[in-house]
Amino acid sequence: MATGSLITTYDGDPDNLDVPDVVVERLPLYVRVLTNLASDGTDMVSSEQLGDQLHMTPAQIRKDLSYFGRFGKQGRGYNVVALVAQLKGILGLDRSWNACIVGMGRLGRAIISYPGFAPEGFKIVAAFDADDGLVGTNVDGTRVRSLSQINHTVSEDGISIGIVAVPASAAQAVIDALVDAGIGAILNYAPVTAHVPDHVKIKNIDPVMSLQSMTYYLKR
Amino acid sequence: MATGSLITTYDGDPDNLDVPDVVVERLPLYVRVLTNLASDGTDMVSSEQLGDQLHMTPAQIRKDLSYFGRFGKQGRGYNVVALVAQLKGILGLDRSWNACIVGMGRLGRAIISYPGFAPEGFKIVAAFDADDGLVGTNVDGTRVRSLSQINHTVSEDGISIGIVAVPASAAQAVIDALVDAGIGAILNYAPVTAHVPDHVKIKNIDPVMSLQSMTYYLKR
DNA sequence: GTTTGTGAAGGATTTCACAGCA
DNA sequence: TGCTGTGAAATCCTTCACAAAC
Repeated sequence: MATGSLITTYDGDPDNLDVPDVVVERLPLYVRVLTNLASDGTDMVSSEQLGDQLHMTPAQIRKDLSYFGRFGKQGRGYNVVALVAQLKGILGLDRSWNACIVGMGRLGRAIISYPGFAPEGFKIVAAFDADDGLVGTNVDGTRVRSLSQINHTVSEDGISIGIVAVPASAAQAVIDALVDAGIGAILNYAPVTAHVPDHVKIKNIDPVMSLQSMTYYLKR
Repeated sequence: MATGSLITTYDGDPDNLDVPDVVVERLPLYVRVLTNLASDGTDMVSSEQLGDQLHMTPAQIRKDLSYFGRFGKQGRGYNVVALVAQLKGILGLDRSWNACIVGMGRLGRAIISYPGFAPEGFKIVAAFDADDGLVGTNVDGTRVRSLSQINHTVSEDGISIGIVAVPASAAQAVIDALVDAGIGAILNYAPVTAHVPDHVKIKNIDPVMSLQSMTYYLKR
């Protein structure tokens, strides 16, 4: 925790540590299962028990956690409540994040109405669309703004995450606008491989591609 | 192609080949970009051009393709139309697939109404919900059935893919029912790590987890 | 000249296996 | 005894580099 100490626990700055991306991507999984265990009243958990639930080897779980500190007790395992708090801190989930969404078509409306983001600390505080007929209308309590307002709104409202739900043909331009506005992370629902600078994180959600790789194994 | 020949091209049976999963997961990406190139009228493409568009090294693309055959011509690259046809065949995308969806809440309705599946050959031919108030109603032209009908409907309608859009608490039971019914692939939108037998493929879509790993890099 | 296909090298990730501690 | 944390080993994946083909 304390900056300047010998490295034993994580100091909060990703740049100081070189943690593989694959490890970071598994942390939310640990947060989820630990949160469930905590609400069940489970006090301590071993890496083996976690592995059973997550279909992972205990060794991988221990190794992953060891990138950030020593959270367990030999012979006993991990304290569920303490570990979930640590992991949330590491991931930056001990605060809330403002997001905006671009594209208020069918998909965008479904996303903005999805009740699963807010309880996890992600607030969609602004919505944009290119269609002047939509601008000014309200969707689920959020006023739809013109794309030209992205720059102003992102800095004004402290928005660090952009959600892209526009057609493929518009996606790169929208993503460029979000990057220009200073966004740091993008959740992209458009079926494109977008170009972003190194300092911007992007994740793609494409159910069609997920299905398309599973059919490989379905064939007979 | 021809069974019994020396191995030069892919014979259609995944079991005969040991292709890393990561490679299979990239094939739909190639299909997508090649399809775009084809509709632009592009005739030939090199691994370097593909790499530029996909942010991958040309070597990785060539290596990936080499698991399945020799599709390129030295000095010229790949024929766009021919390669996309080959890859679609390998992935089983040269036919259409029947899917069902379980859970007709907000999310399930959005998914069943999503117009992106059908053009890619995925037809949602049945919908299920546990709520008796919903059973018998129509959602986007599909009649909602009771969960007890899963077994019968899956075999009757030749359904090989199940889409799960139920609350976390119901997900494992629904997935068990789909597996029992003989489904081979599951697209799971519920925030759980589900247990499935080895012969069933499952992919999870969880936008919250995607956001939760990106915040790691956002902090300052 | 250009670009593929591919063994070999290099790098990244996972698993092993055990010392050390409760 | 039970379980963590971690170097070392093993495995998996990517990149290199070049002969062969056009």
